[in-house]
Amino acid sequence: MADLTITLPDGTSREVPAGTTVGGLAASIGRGLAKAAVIGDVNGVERDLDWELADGDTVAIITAGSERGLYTIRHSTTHVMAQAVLELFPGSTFAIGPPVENGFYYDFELPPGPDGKPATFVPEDLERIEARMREILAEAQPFVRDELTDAKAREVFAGHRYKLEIIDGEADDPTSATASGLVRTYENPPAQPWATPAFAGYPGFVDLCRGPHVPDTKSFLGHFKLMRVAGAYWRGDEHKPMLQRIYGTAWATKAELDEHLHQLEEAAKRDHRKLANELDLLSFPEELGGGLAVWHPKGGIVRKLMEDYSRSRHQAGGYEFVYTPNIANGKLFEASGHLGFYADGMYPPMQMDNGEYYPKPMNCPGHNLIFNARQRSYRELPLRLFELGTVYRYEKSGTLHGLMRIRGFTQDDSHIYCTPEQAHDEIRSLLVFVLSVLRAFGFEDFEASLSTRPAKAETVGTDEGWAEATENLRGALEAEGLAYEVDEGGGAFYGPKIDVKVRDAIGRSWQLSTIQYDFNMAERMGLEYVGADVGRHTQIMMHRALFGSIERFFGVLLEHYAGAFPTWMAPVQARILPVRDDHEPYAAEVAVELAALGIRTDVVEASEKLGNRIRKAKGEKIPYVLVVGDDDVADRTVGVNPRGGEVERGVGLDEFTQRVVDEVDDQAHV
RNA sequence: GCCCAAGUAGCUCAGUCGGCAGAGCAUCUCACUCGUAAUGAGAAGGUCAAGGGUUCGAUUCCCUUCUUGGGCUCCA
Repeated sequence: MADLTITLPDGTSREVPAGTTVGGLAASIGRGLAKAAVIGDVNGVERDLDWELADGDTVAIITAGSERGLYTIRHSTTHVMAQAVLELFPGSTFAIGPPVENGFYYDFELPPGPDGKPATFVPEDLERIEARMREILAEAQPFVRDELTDAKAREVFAGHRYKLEIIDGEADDPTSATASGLVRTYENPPAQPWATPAFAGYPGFVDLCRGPHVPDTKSFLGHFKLMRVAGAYWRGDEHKPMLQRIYGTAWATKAELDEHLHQLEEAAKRDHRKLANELDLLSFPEELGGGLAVWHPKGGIVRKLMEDYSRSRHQAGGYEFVYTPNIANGKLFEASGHLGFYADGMYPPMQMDNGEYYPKPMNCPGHNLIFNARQRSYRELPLRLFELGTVYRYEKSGTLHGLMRIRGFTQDDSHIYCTPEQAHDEIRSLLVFVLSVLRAFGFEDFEASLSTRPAKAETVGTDEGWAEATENLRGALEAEGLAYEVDEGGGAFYGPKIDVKVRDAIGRSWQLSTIQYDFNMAERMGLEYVGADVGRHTQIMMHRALFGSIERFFGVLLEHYAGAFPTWMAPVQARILPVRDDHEPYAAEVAVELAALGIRTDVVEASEKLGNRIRKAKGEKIPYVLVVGDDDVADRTVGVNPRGGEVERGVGLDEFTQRVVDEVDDQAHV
């Protein structure tokens, strides 16, 4: 038989005998590669290792260590999970089960329980399922690929309504193939036929699936853990049935699995809700109602510092400070359009003499009233109105999440009104401003998204307006050299936008700042200015928030710093500990001196052992612990125990205060 | 809003197969006066989330509500 000529990723060719598979090719290249090979990329399509190559194919071997290899491992693991569930829960069925970041899931529907509704998993079921999965792995069941006609597939999956929908092409499953009258399946033949067969003509598990998969359940699988059970709507549609989703995590090696589980623990340790409680920053009292927080003194001082910094930057940046009330007549929100679009997300109205009053869900209508308070001239533009504006939104109860999703919050909100000619420069300087402020809070790693026009019929504004706005936003991103992705059609109906995301200390990404065009509001609320030509013109209006919400930004900072705020933001910057109680007068003197320089200080008297007082101060993540004893009283010094540093004895008091003052100046004015 | 789970002292958590509620830390008092990550003793602290039901008796079992957590949907 003629040899095949195969092209490898490095451009070289290789001659292999006819009938060579992807796996065989890997073996011919090297034993190490053969061992690590999970699947192959053949002419741009992922294939199983037993896929037979054809002359002229271009082939890349995909190994367990690669992203695509890992996704294959996760994808195969979720098949094993589905097999375990369908076997352990006779009468259950399943929907889709793709690999996802860090793992996989599969959606199931269990047979009806006593109440006639589909039963649900209990957490203990996960242990049973996982145990059965390990047995399946030990059986080394092959993944057997097959192509069935639609008609045959309908017979096999007759008892599985969601699979039938997929066969009918009514649903899109990225992991299923429904091309041209044939569907691909993968079977895992079990060691023992199932007591209750779930698929006509099969002793065990088979699934609709495009593949590819690992060769068998013993290869590459095993470094997984089932994480949780959750509800999820079929096809993500809240009007469709709710299925039971099981999430798992899976990795190529045990070390990677352990590392992932360790990272989850680390993230849990810096959970802002936990830290806010431990550090006495704020709380969510039940009496207050869901999604509402009260700020304690220590959280309050941090928030005030954030606000002060924001205000000073905005003042320097040419913003004008305005204030608008927290409730407004519903007519205003009818004019702005919010009642029409977002009434469900607004708190219900209060009946008053002359109408219904709503807590404001947005600051823009109020700012527009200020713009409209008198006739505006082009000479006033750009006009930048800024407010730390508290808004109330009736978030659905299930969506509340600490400070990250809350019902009452304060936006660092600004609305910028400018002429079309000014927009280009305005956006560029705005983006520079945004990044500069975020850097001051310790973020270095940014990425952005540019959201463009949704389906035209659903939007307002002109083609030219959208095109020019989008180009202005894109130009600013490129001028700043900021990495961005384009979210095609992801804009709001009223305009395109830039969102800025930051990466935190443990690599998580948070969407914070936003810059949005608004083609809607100017028209709805009749905003216009008088130009140099004495004509009336519609100006560009932009919304922009930097922190987004102060509450959420605070939560992100808290997790970013794991509660150890930099010195300039720390609620207590220096704690003074007298060694004995006869050192307390000197400790008080030091405290007065520090306070005079604006250093936030407290003293803990010597009623406990020094070691314990230090331990507590460290637990509170205070930047500087100052110990003062006999030597210090005599020499007017302090013993400095800095957070994360070495203890220094006999530091001159003036030297220490200067150090802290300099540090704060540096950090707060990046 | 939907699915699942949870709610016991200020915090972290035991516990009661239905019979007077427990620890550690924190708080307060007393003693100790101590140089860099836990000194000792004592006291006080609870409508066991709230309401209803079953029961001789409910923190425990059942129902409803509230709050929280994990997801789904949503996020101007």
